[in-house]
Order: sequence, then C-alpha cells, then structure tokens
Amino acid sequence: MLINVLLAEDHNLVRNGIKSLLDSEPNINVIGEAANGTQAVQFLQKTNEVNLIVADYNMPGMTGGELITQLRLNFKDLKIIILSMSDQEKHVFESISCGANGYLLKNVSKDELIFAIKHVMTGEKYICSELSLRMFDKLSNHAAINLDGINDFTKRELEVLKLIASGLTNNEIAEKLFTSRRTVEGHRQSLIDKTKVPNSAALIMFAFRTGIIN
Amino acid sequence: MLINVLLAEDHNLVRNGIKSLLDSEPNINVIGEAANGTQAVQFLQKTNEVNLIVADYNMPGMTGGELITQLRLNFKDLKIIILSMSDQEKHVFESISCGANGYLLKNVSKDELIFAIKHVMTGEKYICSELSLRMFDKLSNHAAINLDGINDFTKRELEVLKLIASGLTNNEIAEKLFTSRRTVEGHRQSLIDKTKVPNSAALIMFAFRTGIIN
DNA sequence: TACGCAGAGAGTATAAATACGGAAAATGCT
DNA sequence: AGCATTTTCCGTATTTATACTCTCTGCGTA
Repeated sequence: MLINVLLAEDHNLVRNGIKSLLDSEPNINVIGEAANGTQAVQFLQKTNEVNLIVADYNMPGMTGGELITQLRLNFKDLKIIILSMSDQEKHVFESISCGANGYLLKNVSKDELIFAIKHVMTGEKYICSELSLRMFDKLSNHAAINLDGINDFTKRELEVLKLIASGLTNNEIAEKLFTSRRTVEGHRQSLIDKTKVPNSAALIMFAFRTGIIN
Repeated sequence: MLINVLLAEDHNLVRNGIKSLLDSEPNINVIGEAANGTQAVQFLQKTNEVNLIVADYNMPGMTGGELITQLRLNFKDLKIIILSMSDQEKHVFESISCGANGYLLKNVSKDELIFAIKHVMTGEKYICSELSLRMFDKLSNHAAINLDGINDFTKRELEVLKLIASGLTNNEIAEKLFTSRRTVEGHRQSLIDKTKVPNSAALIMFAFRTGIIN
C-alpha cells in the first residue's frame, strides 16, 4: 500500500530534510510540497491523490488550527499529521480537536515519524512519545500523592471541600447542608489544618493535585 | 544493530505468535523464552546477551511489579517492555515507576511493537498509543474550556493568578510584585470577572482545569 | 461505668477578600 | 498625532475567611 504524502512546511531546509527521510521509505511517496497553508490547500484541490498531509503548525498566513479546520472540512478522507516545535499543550489539544490525526514534535526520530504515518493511515490517532510521557508524568504526579494517604478527611469535610471547589461561600454551603455557617467554617479550617496549606486557594490546589477533585 | 530479545509470557500460543512476529524482523532476534518470571530470571543469569525482555504483566508466581523490580535490580542495562491486557492505570504507573521502559497493551499492532522495541533500545520510554490517547482524553477534558477563549489575561494577571494559587495572600503578593495590596486585589477581581466565577477558590479550579496552572 | 478521643457544631475577634467606583499610564488603531 | 481601549493602580465599605477556643455527642475500650 503506497502512501501519498503532501509536505507542508515553510522552511526549505526542514522540508527538504523530511522529504529525503520519507523518500527513503519504500511505501511512502512525497507527491507534493507546500510552503504555507494556502499552497497546501491549492495543491489538494488540484489532485485527489494525497492520502496524508504532514504540516507544520506554525506557518505564515493562517494558524495551525485554521489550517486543520479547513483541511478537515474540504478533504474528508485526508489524514492530517501536525509537526510542531511547540510543546504547548493548548496547541496539541487544539490540533486534535480541530481534526488532526497526529501531533508530533519536531525532534521525533525518523522511525517514529514513519510509524506515526503508518499508524495514522490505519485510522488511529497518534501523539508522539515524548508528549505522551509528559502527559503520563502529569497524571502520575496526581495519582502519586493520592497513594501517600496523608489525607484522611471525614465524609463531612469531603462534602464541604467539593462545595468550596464549586465556588460556594461558607454561607451557601451551610444552607445546602442544613447547618450553620460557623460549622462549615470549622470544616474548612480543619481541611486547611490537615493539609497544612495557608488558605482556601491553596486547599483547592492541593485537592486538585491529589486527585480528590477533578 | 541486532537486538536480542527474551520473551516472557505464560500462554504458549501467545508467546509463539509474538515470537514469529519478532523473528520476521531482521534486526530482532528472540534468543530465549520463559513461561514465568522465575524462568526469565534464570535465563538472564545464565547468559548476558539479552538486550531486552518483553514480559507479560500477569504471570504466575510473582506480580508484574515484583518481576520488574527484580529485573531492574539485577540486570541494570536490560530494557524492559511490559505487555499487558490490563489497561488499569495503576498497573501502568506501577510498571513504569518500578523501572519498566515500556508498557504496551496486547492489542498493539506488529508495527507498534517493533517500533516500541527500537524506541526503547535508544534509551527512551514508550507507552502504547492507545493508552497515550486515553491519557490525552483525560487531560483534554480539563483543557477543553481553554479553547473557549474566555481567558485573555494580561501578564500581570497571570502573575497574580499563579501567586494566588501558590497560597499567598493579597498582601504577600503585593510585596512580591512591589505594588500595593489594592492593586493586587484589583487584579484578583478582574481575574474573577473575566472567568465569571464567584470567588478565588473557583478561580483556582478554573485555572487548573484550563491548564493555566499545573 | 468511666475514660479518652474524634467529629460535628458553634461564639468572638481579627485578617483578608470582594464589590463598587474612579484616575493615570500604556497601548493600539487609524 | 489623536482617539479609544486596555492596563495598571488605588480608596472605601461590606462580606467572607481564618484563628482560637469551647461544648456536645457517639464510639470504642480499659
């Protein structure tokens, strides 16, 4: 199965490098190149042989999100892999939610790029390993503290904690729980004491990190 | 570069299947097989030619975590890839934190298995794409609100937001930023206004969910 | 049964956050 | 350069949170 690839990247040197990498792979054929989003769209309109586009997130003219949206709208079966220098989470989220099938950092290996292309062609999504591991770290940090068992809150305290997090004041919480404001304040206090944080804002941070809230 | 692999898996059929997959790959050589953790350790003690072990998480005799810990302790340079049917997060966390270099679900493709082996041999960690995407979903739930573009904070506001999150009071923040408490309060207020939340606790929640803080 | 202990509930006083209002400085756009 | 907008800054009044201390109740146990 031959995969026809369109390469969209504004820096000549980078584009040529990637092209030569892909050309050395028997099942992958770079049939077009573009230096910006507009060129890429024009190329796709001329021919319908492209299976997959590998596009830089940061190209002049339009943002990565705009490009993806437009591609997804006009070329339904086209697979889209975003190559980016940016490890900013919001770019990853934006790309995927706009319809990209893959998101790779520019420091991926040749092997990973080729695997990603083949994987995406099977209909799956792919996020590069480095980003995956970073997500893993983030999640495991949350989970790790949870296992430390420092936090033994009472049911009532947990109840109050969740209501604080949802933005209610002590008074409102008191009404909801049919008790007095002072009692709620007491619970809030013991939550703060137990977690050894200085105030409510930090309490929410703690609860979030430990996975009590999410 | 030839990679010598030890295959540890208690089900004969599965083990044979994986062996035939790997044998068809030119750079990978399955030099040993084991049906449980003990056999695997014995094999490794007899020869020091194994570069990488592909081991099932659930084998009789010892738990996955125990096996990994023991391998990591006694065979320092050995790369460890865990193959598992379990997508339970805690197994992934446990495996990686015990020293595994990779964690794959048993439904990975041949291509992904081979890529994972090569990737791990370069010294990197690898978690299979399906699990990565699941983590991504988890995190993107938090970040989804981020794309709504409600939040266009000024530099100053972001600075204040992070300090609030770290548990400082308005006064302390004021000192840190060489400004007055009233100014900080103003920033806090506009943060609350912009995010349309009722108070600071909810503000922290918002910031967390949108990925501004982590 | 008496004891200690932990959770729930509460009073008082102080510190801090929030609402409302407004002015100077910086910035962006013709 | 001129205008509108945003950002930064601050004052006063009110509401809310925090600190400290205390009682009451249920529960396990010596």
